[in-house]
Order: sequence, then C-alpha cells, then structure tokens
Amino acid sequence: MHLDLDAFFAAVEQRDKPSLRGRPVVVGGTGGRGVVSTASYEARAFGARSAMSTVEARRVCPPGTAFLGPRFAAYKRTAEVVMAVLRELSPLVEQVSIDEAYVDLAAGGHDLTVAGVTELATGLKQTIAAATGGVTGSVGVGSSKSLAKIGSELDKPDGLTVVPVGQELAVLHPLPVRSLGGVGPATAERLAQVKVKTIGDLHRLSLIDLTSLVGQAHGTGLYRLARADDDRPVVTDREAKSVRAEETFARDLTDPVRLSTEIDALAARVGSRLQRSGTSGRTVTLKVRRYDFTTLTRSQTLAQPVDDPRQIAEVAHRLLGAVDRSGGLRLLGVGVSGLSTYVQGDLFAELLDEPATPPEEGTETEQGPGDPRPGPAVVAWHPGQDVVHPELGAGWVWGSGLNRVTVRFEGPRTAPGPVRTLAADDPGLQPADPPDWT
DNA sequence: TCTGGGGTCCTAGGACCC
DNA sequence: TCTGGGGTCCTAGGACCC
Repeated sequence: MHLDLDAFFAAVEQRDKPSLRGRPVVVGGTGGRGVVSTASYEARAFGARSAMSTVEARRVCPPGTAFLGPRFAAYKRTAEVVMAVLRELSPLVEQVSIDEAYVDLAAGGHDLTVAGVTELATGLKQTIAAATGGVTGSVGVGSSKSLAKIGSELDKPDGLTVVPVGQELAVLHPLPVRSLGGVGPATAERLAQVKVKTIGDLHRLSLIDLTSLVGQAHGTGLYRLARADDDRPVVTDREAKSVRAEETFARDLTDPVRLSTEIDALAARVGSRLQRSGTSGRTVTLKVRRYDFTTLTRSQTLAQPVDDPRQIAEVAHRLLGAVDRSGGLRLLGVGVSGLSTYVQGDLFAELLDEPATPPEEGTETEQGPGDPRPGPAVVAWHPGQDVVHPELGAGWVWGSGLNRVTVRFEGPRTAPGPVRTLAADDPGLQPADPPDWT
C-alpha cells in the first residue's frame, strides 16, 4: 500500500487556522526568490503548483489567497501521528518523505483480497483524518510498490485505488510514461522522440533499444516496470548517505567576507546535524550557483571523516577559493557525504555495551618508549590501525572522529559489528605493532 | 521579481592497483 | 615491434523525487 497525504503542508495550515479552510493557500518561500512547496487544491484551481516561483503563484491566484512560510515542526509532528497509525497496520512501514509511505500489508497479516484491502484502506483513511484533525490522504494498493504508488496517484485527493492482481498491465498500459517513478522531463522527452508516450508503448520497446536510449540501469528498470515486474521490498530504516545545507540569497553576493560568513553558517548547520545524528563523513562538497544560474559542485575527500563545523568550513573555504566568483553568487551549499558506517557501531555499542567511557581526569599513563603521545586536541587515529588497550586487549580502529574513536576487538575486519567507543585521547589506547599477517 | 531545499541514484573519465 | 583486463576510488555533472 502507498499513502500520499493530500496537499500536506497546506492541509496542516488549514487545519490549524480555520479561516483558511476553503480558501486558496500557498505554502513556500515568500521572498522574492521563493518557490511554492505546496498549493492547496483551491489554489491549484487557479494554476498554482509546487516548484513554481512564488511571484508567479501570486500572479495567478486571486486576492485573498494566503501565502505562508513553512512550519516544518508542525508538519513533522502531524506526519509522525500518521506514521504511528501506519505502524499499527504492519511492522514494515517505509516513510519515503514527510508525507508519503509504503506499507507491506502482507507482513501485517492482512486479508489481501480486493474486498479485504478496500475495507482496510477505507478504515485507515478515516483513522488518519480523525487522528490528524482532518488531514486526508490518497491510497493505492497493489502487488508492488510501483503499482501501489501509481494507484495512489490515480484518485486524489482523498482517494483510494486498488489494482487487483492480474489487472496490473491493464491499468498500467494506458497511462503516460511520466506516471512511472524515475521518468522525468528528460526521459519523457527521449522516449517521445521514438514515439513512446504511454507505458503500453514502452512495453513494446526491446531491452536493447531502451538501454541504448536511457542508459543501462534506468533502461532495465523501466523495462521491468512496464511489465509490472517490481520486487523492491518495503524497507523500514534507511540510513542517510549525505547531509547538505544550502541557501539562495535575496541578492547575489560578491563580498568575500559575506561569502565566508555564509560558508561558516552552512557548515555549522551541517556539522550540528551530523553530530546530532552521530555521523560523520569523509567527502565535503561545495555547491555554487552563479548569478546566471549556472551551477557547479567541487568536492574533496579527506582521510578522516569529519563532523566538526570548523573542519567542514575549512574545506569549503578552500574549495570556494578555486571557483570563479565574478558576477556574484546566487547560492552556496555545503554538504558532507560518504557518511561513516562506524557510527552505526556507536549505536551498537550503546545498545549492547556500556556507553563511551570518558577519560578520567588526571589519569597517569604509562608510555612505551617512543610511543606517540596523542595530542590534546586532534588525535589522528586512522581506520584499520592496530591498537592495544590495557583492559580491552588488542584491536583495530574502526573509525574516528574529532573527539572519539571506535575500536573493534573482535570479528572480521571489514564487516560491521560491535565496537567500543573511546575518547580519542583515552590514555589507555595505544598504537600497536601490526600482527604478522601471513 | 524567473527558477528552494533536501535528498537519492547513475554515468563517465582518470588515477591507481594487481 | 604501440597500447590487456579486471577492479576500486574520486570527482563532476545530470536526472529524478518530494
């Protein structure tokens, strides 16, 4: 099953402010360079759409239209209520965005007949509306993620479409190729050039023709989707792979001091989010949009993962120094990717074991002659390095951050597994001579 | 007063390694 | 006596999604 909440941001605003109900509401950036996040159905009647510039939306919508900045905290709270309702249906719930989720109904042990899922989904919609104070959703049910998602699109708002087993191709084939996930403007245009407009047209294309047209991975994916061949599982927890913050300025920036300040602020946002989620990453990326909207990225991969705003900013400053800023910059972004898996290990350690042990103050340590003494600020433990610890024995470094190091004392060296989190300057932790691998 | 912000995945070329 | 065949990692860009 796929659930898509209807005009979600606008619906929450209308719920919280009764005077907005029945009126056109547009949520999004309200400044000169803002775009629309969500238009209520009343606003869509006038042509307002997501991703449209707010200036354009103001032009098409009548006086009395409400233009509101987003209140993400309110949306998140409401979405959490909905997700909790879904999790009562099945242990397998995959939230794909703030307002969308898949539910594996089979894993919830439900009656999967058309009558059974229709009754279930009808009840669910009522429960959601009651629990959220009137937010509605559109539901699709089918034999795969793709079919369920297409189903939820077919009847909205507040709709329900069940695609019966055996009817998949009959439902799919008349639809435009744009209905398939992964077909955007560029792919649709390429397909149109060979007279492929509907999913039925797509079905007639050979695998060879399709992959030569849109690429290997995309081609094989679309070939299968056109045949209702989709076995992607519903996955509960997906780890984030990158974190980024970016900002479009009200006016293009040229002042190096201002640019520098903006980099610092973006790095601070990224760093604090990384630290809050207990992750860090090795690749720092700078994104630049120039006055003429040309956009480029520059990245650098470091030897050590970082989550410290100052370190992230330092790399970003360096990258910005190498790009042409003449004419002014419209946007800057700072991101960190290549997020370390060892942080999963941190969570592991806290669940299975004691939490990280901070070093005791004033602890005397014995130093072997010639052992490097870790400095007080940054200790450069590197992944794979062999270490010894007086209480924990011999191990190797799984990952390291600015102030902590995760060390494995058992298991295979490459696969994830339990780790101990230690302060990076834990006096007991010492480099070891590597074992004599044969 | 055109064109946000936060993500994911894929491709392609070059460096490097065995 | 021109230049193999794998593989991985890094960088940059593009398409797509909500």
